[in-house]
Amino acid sequence: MIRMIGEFMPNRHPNGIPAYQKIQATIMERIENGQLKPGDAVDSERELAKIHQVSLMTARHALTALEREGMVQRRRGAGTFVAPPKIHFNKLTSFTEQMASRSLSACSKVLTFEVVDNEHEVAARLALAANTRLLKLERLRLAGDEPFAIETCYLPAEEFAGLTRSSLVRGSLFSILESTYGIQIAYADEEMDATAAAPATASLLKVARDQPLLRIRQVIYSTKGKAALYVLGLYRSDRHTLLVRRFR
Amino acid sequence: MIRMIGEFMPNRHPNGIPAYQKIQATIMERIENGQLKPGDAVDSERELAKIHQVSLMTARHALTALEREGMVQRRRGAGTFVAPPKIHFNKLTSFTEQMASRSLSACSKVLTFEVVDNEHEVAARLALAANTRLLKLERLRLAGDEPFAIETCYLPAEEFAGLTRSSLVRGSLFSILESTYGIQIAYADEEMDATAAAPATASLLKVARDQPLLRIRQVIYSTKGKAALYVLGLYRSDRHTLLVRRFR
DNA sequence: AAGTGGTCTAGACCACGGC
DNA sequence: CCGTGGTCTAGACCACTTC
Repeated sequence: MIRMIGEFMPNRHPNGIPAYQKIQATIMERIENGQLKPGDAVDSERELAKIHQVSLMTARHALTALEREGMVQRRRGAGTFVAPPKIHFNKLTSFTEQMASRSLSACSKVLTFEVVDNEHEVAARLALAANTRLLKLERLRLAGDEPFAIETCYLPAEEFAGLTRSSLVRGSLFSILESTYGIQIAYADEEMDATAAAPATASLLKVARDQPLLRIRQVIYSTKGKAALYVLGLYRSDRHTLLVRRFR
Repeated sequence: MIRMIGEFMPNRHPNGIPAYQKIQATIMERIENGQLKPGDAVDSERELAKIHQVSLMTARHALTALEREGMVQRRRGAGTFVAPPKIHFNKLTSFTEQMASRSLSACSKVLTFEVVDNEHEVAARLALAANTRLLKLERLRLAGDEPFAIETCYLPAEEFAGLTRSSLVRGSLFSILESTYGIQIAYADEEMDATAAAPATASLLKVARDQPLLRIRQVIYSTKGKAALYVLGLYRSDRHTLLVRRFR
């Protein structure tokens, strides 16, 4: 074929945003500002190709990528339609974020803030040497003055030197990790079961002794694939249910 | 362009398996039988195109699809490599399958097998009219003679007429749904919390009264997006923890 | 420099859905 | 029937990694 690129093609964007991403963006925008509602038909491949002056394959790429992201559904012979709003199942959110999404005021009381070196099991879960010094951070979580959960976090003490007790009362631990320490959280492996409230726990959570609590043990990983922290959570079962979607 | 298709192209398979899926299959095969191990390089796009006599875009389609399925990882400039074996987190498995994977003998005792029409909440969860007749199936789950869980399933009675009590003692409900009723299960939305064992429950599970149990309520959906059944499970917390991976 | 994946073209035919 | 998405071609250039 004759070389013809770069001489008169107005639609090339080397070093720029790929065309298919621009197309995605225009569709996303119309979904987000309400011009397109769930169930509405999106421009077809052929329409998009004409509008954006790209080939069919490029328009197609935009739509298949949007489908993979769950924004639209494609039906052969029918068209491409805006998908129902994503329910954020299996989304790892911090306590602060969860409360915010329910428009409740989140607040925390720091119960423990100390360095320990004898939590061998936790160290093992974080893939660290058994006697690694760990910052142990125990917090009572409150939603609108009502105790809700006790969360105990363990972080490698050395890595997070400079973390102060006071910064944790209001700020989300996740946001501190991300902003101050440049750690992007990727996912958490969690283990869930039920346990009875020990006397001290019961009193903090203001529930009866031996009341069933949801216990969640999390190993939280950074985007670099490194175990960043371990969290043991005890949740009042009358105030908290965990939603999960599992696939076959 | 001149019409040229169907006259001399040897590689067209109308009504057949698409070429990109055949390419996927050949790669999958080599991964599954051990010829390719995690980290090994897969044939490049250009190699695949030559080998299978397809265009680059088609070979590319095969690889991107495999990447989306998590079978391979692609690195620009470097190549395409076999991904580490998938850990099946968040996988919806039946009790029977779970036991098999731990090489324990699963067995069930049917406690209840009846049609009810006053479970309005359950009907609502299945998106059915409040007084829809539902088959209520309550089973004690045993792992090697040890009680493990109580699971109560609700299915639309009309749709599953012909389901017999005896077929459930050994057979997996999932496999019966898939083989006899042609229902492919897709995913389940689950709600988890902790609850105390009621006297009857405690006695069935052979635990102390008020012992904490993990309670899981599932709405299980078919591949057609229809709510197929509702399951209430009570699990002995000392014998069962649920593993979940959540993403940020 | 050679090879790889990422983007893109300007078309084609097929299978399916709804009118 | 017509429009839609699904598959596919035979190339192209770009950005990146590895040597």
